[in-house]
Amino acid sequence: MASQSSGRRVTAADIARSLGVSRATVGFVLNETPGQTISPATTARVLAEARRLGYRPHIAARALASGRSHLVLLVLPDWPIEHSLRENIDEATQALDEHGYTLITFTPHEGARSRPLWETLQPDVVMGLLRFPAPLIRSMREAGVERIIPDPDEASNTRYSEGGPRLQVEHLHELGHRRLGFARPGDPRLVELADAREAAATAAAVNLGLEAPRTLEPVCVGSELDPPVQAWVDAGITGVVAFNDDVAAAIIGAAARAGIAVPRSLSVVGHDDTPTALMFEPRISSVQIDSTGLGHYLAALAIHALDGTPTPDWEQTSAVTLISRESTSVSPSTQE
Amino acid sequence: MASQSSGRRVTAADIARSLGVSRATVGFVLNETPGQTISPATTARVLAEARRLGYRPHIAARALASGRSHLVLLVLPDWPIEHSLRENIDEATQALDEHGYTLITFTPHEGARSRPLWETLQPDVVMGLLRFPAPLIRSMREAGVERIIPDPDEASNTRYSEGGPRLQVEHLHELGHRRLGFARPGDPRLVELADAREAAATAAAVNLGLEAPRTLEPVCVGSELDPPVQAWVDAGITGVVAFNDDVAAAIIGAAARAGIAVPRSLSVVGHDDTPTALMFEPRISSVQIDSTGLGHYLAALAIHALDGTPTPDWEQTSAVTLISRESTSVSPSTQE
DNA sequence: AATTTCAACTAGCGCGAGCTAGTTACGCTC
DNA sequence: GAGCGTAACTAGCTCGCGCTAGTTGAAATT
Repeated sequence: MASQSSGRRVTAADIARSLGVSRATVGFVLNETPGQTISPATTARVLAEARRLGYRPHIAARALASGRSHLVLLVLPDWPIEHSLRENIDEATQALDEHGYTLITFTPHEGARSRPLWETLQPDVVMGLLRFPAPLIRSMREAGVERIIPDPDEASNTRYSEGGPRLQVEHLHELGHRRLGFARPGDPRLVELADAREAAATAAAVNLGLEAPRTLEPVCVGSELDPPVQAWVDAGITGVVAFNDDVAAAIIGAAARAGIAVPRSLSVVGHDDTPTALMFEPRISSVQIDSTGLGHYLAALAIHALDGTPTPDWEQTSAVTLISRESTSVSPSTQE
Repeated sequence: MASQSSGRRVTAADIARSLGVSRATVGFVLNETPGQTISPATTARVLAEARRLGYRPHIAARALASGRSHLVLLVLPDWPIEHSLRENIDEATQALDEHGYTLITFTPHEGARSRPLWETLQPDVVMGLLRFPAPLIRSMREAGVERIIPDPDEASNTRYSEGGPRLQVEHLHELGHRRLGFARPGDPRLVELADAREAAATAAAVNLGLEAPRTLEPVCVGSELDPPVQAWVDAGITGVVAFNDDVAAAIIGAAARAGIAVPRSLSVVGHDDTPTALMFEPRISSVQIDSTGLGHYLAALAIHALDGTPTPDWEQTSAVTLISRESTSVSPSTQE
């Protein structure tokens, strides 16, 4: 337990010296190196001495010698998913920690001119939630990153964004809504994800025999989107699939100003189940993502890439749920 | 530009060999080692060859040789400040990058049982926004972290949380409000920060000759806080200093349900100027934090600790601003 | 001309851990 | 009691880089 408060750091050599054994022996014990037979007695002595001296392996030295940094870099898009994402990053962190890897998150912002973290950190794996654009992949490869998830050379299997929109559409459909709108966020950073979600929503609608949802031009938070919402209602749209809870809130606000009652005249479903959804008047129906599952899935993906463990299946490990609140109700046309 | 796509990595020795100079020379050029005189011609050749071969220094080796990891670990509390914080982390990241350091953020969650990142990462500095509790400091020290910010051995100078609440109180005071309430968040993770903000608000109120704001018992998002708000109004409170925009939104929602007009009968000021503030009906007056300034401040603190540069002054480098919107207006008592 | 100075380089150690290629010494067989 | 196998260990190289302690040769000084 004790550790020299201000002296040099304790190395494996210190343990060896203090015990009168060789450095190699210490290394074998501490790493449980396979193929090496160390007597239980020696093993115990080494471990005890390591603890006594407060030994901590020097990660830089380990990385240099072993050639692996034991770092996993999770590249986060700057989505405001925050709330659910945070939790599953935790899960993933822990799962990876148990395998001796450290998960570090990183959000490459457009504005920032600093070097991407994979260049400085030289992680063993770089993971992302969506496929990486080609220039980024090139940058990673040049920086010596050999494992990239999702694998740029394989057909995409990232379907994180499909389940939610489908649930949103199905929810509105069950309530009798037949003409839907899709409300996009104004934030340019979200374009990619919005595209994915809109495509999923459209697919789900068409699948149910509905016409494809009309798209509301990007919503600028705080801007005047009252007229467009009015136009939607005039066009017979009764249900709105919102990109996320914030967009849903914006639509509801606009509706309120335009004198459109929510949910009586217009139902709105959010996505991500953020705290906003609960705090709004009316409370927003939303899609909750199983963060724990996603976290484990992420970790499993990384470990797979590192150890060759079989790739886990996303559908099995995670799920999305629709939480019905007061912002959605039976379609007015059904009410007659 | 070219880099061997699958071979071994390019080392400084490769450059030296390819150029017929010594490894030391290459090192001196690449590090611009002070006290070494390398001819411009050689310097140029080395740099050109480094670029041509696609040389990237091996950070683990560098860390091992130099004894410094060149990592700065920013420990984030799990506040939902997100919005403003994210931006200034960016600023800090960049500022540190320019000094050759990499900023990594980390949120030690209560539930997570994985090792704290300073043990695995062995950063040169660990920074936090508030003072660290003693056990954490011990853990850092044991892990070999020598620089901790804020310095545990010095009197606290972390006043990140003072300016905002003061502005909130002053704003309400200027509008004629004389009896204020302070609305706290329900989230237990925020207790510490809420304490700090409430203390600052109280101090500001007393300083203006007001009585100390009454505290609203922790607000559970989505819970029924209508009665307490009603009680406040009955007690003559006309202005509410909310811990943050979310709490402000909750208060406004409760007021709406209780039939209390905002801002006519009750003014509410938020904090942090999150997107929520803009999206709410009415739009919430809030305190905006100069994130760029805070970011630079954080970076400056770290660089100070590393290089001995003079400690920057927080007041000078950053600022808070009150943004007045529709959730606050002149006190009803003044209107008579 | 002898000495000093200094720009411009180089040889090579050390950082701490991983790990290969040994070296003992002991037990067991024939 | 020689031969063999193997448990239990060790010497020492390696990883890539930082950097000290030189070496060299030419210009400047006395």
